[in-house]
Amino acid sequence: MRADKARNREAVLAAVARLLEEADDPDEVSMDAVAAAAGVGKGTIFRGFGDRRGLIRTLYDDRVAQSLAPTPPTAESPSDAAVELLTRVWTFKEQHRGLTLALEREGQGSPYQSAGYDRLHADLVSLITRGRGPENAGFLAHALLAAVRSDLVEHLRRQPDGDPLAGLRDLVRQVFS
Amino acid sequence: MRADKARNREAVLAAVARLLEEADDPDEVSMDAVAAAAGVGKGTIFRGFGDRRGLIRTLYDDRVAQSLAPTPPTAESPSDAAVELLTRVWTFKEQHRGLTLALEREGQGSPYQSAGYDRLHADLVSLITRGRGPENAGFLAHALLAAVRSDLVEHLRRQPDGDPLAGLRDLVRQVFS
DNA sequence: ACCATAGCGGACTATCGGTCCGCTTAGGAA
DNA sequence: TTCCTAAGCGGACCGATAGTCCGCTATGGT
Repeated sequence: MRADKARNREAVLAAVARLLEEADDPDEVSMDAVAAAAGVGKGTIFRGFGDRRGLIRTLYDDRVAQSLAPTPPTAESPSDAAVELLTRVWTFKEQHRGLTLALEREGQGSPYQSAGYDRLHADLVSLITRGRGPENAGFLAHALLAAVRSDLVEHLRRQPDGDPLAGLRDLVRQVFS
Repeated sequence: MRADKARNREAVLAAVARLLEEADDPDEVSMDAVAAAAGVGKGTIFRGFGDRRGLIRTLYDDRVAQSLAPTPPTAESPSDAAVELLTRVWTFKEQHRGLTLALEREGQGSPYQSAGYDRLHADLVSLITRGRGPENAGFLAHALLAAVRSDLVEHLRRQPDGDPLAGLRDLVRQVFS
């Protein structure tokens, strides 16, 4: 890869990350604004990332690799493992609110076709099956993941209502009981 | 109100309802398409409903008044009342998938500032408080409502995974237990 | 029958995501 | 160091969309 290409790639990712976190709403961040902030032409972005979804997914994968990759499997009960998994997702979305809001709004507005979702869902189904049996495991996994959707995280950040992580633990333990 | 205004209002509401249910994705339904289908000019729509959100909210309120208004309160336990409430919401969103998908995608993508949401949340908080106490009631109510979000309803309609209403009953009973 | 005006509607604007192609420059070869 | 080729750049451009505006129409009270 040519040096200027790599340099521009990093500049674009840094620019979009900053703009997403600064904006109230991800839709306010236009591709033109990203190009201007990165100091590159708009064509460079679309050539390097395909389209808006590709740019956001690339940044997301990047941040996931940084924050979520080191998973020391502290062996526990399925219930505790689910609590830990969902807590990790929640805090990740708190730390990357703009990015995760944008990600869940792409894919024609539904987060259910992102590659990461299927993986999380499958893991949760496995934990639920081991913890309480297979009845309704698919739906319950969806429901638990719905409780950590980024716009709910954002909503509770703006108008707090108790301790969400405590509520999340409570929810998971009830489901597994 | 002049007769032509009332006539156009009904034509627009009928057109947008039809187009939303026919479309795979609510974003495919443009305001131009609604105007053409209703046989009116685009200005007529924006004068009568303000903007896209206003049009969708008006249609939603209309349908809610038709389908959800007659609430015969079959007095039961808080848990059963919550099951009934959420089941009613689920089936409403199944019956009006295009409309509810569109509604939850307006409001800058978050359903949490719709007037109807606060009402449902308050009702659920009350039921949860009576059924299991006030701890985490706010969060748990949000989580239960997240389990009936329209894009999850739609996702499970497209790729079924067990009986969602059975799963929903299961979830609510666990939360209340 | 008349006419003031509520209401109409489509041309217009602003802005967006995405495309395209002539120009620039990186970086291996000689 | 020089040269040359193609990888890469970037901004003018396009099509679509939500929303605006204003000259015209037709409603319904007088």
